[in-house]
Amino acid sequence: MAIIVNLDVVMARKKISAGQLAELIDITPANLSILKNNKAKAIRFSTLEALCKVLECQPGDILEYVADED
Amino acid sequence: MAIIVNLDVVMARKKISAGQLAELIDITPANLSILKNNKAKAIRFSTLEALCKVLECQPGDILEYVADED
DNA sequence: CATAAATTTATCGAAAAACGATAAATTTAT
DNA sequence: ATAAATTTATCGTTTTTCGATAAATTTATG
Repeated sequence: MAIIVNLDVVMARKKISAGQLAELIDITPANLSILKNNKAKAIRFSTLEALCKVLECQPGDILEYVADED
Repeated sequence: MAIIVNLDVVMARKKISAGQLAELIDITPANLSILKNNKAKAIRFSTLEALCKVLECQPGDILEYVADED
């Protein structure tokens, strides 16, 4: 694991629930959950854009690179 | 347009060419060019990870959200 | 503690897009 | 001018998102 999705942090900052966020960025709660819990293997820029717009943040607030042993 | 790929900036900082970077992250120069020039519509975390590793940077250094009218 | 609400997990199928391979065109160096 | 590097373009394959849906699980709430 190396690219981490930190949506929880940004959501907490904005005080928004997963259900609300899913509705605002127009994806199903199921799919947002996958993204939010690091089960996704890629992300469309359209989705990242919607997240940044709604959460008023930058990609760097959501995505983090964590170096690991190898 | 809203999510911008700022690879040029990071590459300049690291003084690395597109050809070299493509080889290091193991994708074709053609595909790196697409990504680098904002022609891609998504990115795999495996690719973003490789970029961050080689360029010693964070996703936020590469991806930027630019708000526009709408 | 019971029940409702919210979230997560799991399938399935369809649509989208990455990516390799390749070649041609273009741009940039020398 | 010539070579090298980069970009653009196609095509086919593979990967992955994403919707739709339902079940399972977790988290509130009375």
